[in-house]
Amino acid sequence: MVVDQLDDAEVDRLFHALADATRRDIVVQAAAGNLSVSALARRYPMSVTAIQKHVAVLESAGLVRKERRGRERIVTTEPASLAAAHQMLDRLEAMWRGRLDRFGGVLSEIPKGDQT
Amino acid sequence: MVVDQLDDAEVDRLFHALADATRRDIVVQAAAGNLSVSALARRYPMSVTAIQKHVAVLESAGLVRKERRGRERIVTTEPASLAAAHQMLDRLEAMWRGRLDRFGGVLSEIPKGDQT
DNA sequence: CTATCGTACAACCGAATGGTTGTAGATCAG
DNA sequence: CTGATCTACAACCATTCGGTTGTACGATAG
Repeated sequence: MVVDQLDDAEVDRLFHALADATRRDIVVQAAAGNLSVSALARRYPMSVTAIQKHVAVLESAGLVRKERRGRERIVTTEPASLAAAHQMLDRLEAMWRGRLDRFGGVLSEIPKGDQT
Repeated sequence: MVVDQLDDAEVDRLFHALADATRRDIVVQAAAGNLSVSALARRYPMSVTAIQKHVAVLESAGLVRKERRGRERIVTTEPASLAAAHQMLDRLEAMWRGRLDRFGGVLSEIPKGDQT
């Protein structure tokens, strides 16, 4: 596993980047990787600069990649990054599950398909 | 599935809550559900009030539950909430994967175990 | 009853967020 | 060359964040 040693700051950036509806949507829109920054901007009710900033946040979180094509910058979603997010959740889950195990007893409360 | 219709604001709150190392740690510490707010606060280099606020954020994201026990408030991690986070990531992933499908061609770039 | 502990809440503060406008440099079209 | 387009970046602004201190109140201990 290459994506393994995620430090706190990295995880912070990752979840922070995902904590915004516009950014989550950009991740989806940029999946096919053929949209420029301004092309993206046209899809949202805000300025190009605002989108530039969102893309920058996504980029520094590793969720997206920007490559130049002529005068435009094509934004492409980074496939591995969502996997990394999953991995983080798994890790979190494993940790509190470990806590539970060590304390025992309360295990009956997480029948694996629980809901509230 | 009970946890299904997560609206944007809810997802925002969820990921935002997870985008802080202290809060993520609280989620783990509170797994066994026998720690009060002040007991939690003793584990971090910050004031009780700061922890209260973190717990409030986690609570409004549904990641944690607070129940009164005498004069203390016991903080307990909500098992279903992490599952909800997973579900959100799955949904995101499904969406951009759908985009890819519709565009076709680039599929070879995500061999399912990819890493930058 | 009194003192202490755990919590709640308001007020404040500096830093970061999420948006804007304005300016300027590259690249492309005619 | 000229003009339009795309991007970058600085500056600004209001709001939110993450922390603090201070005050108040209910619950517990002596």
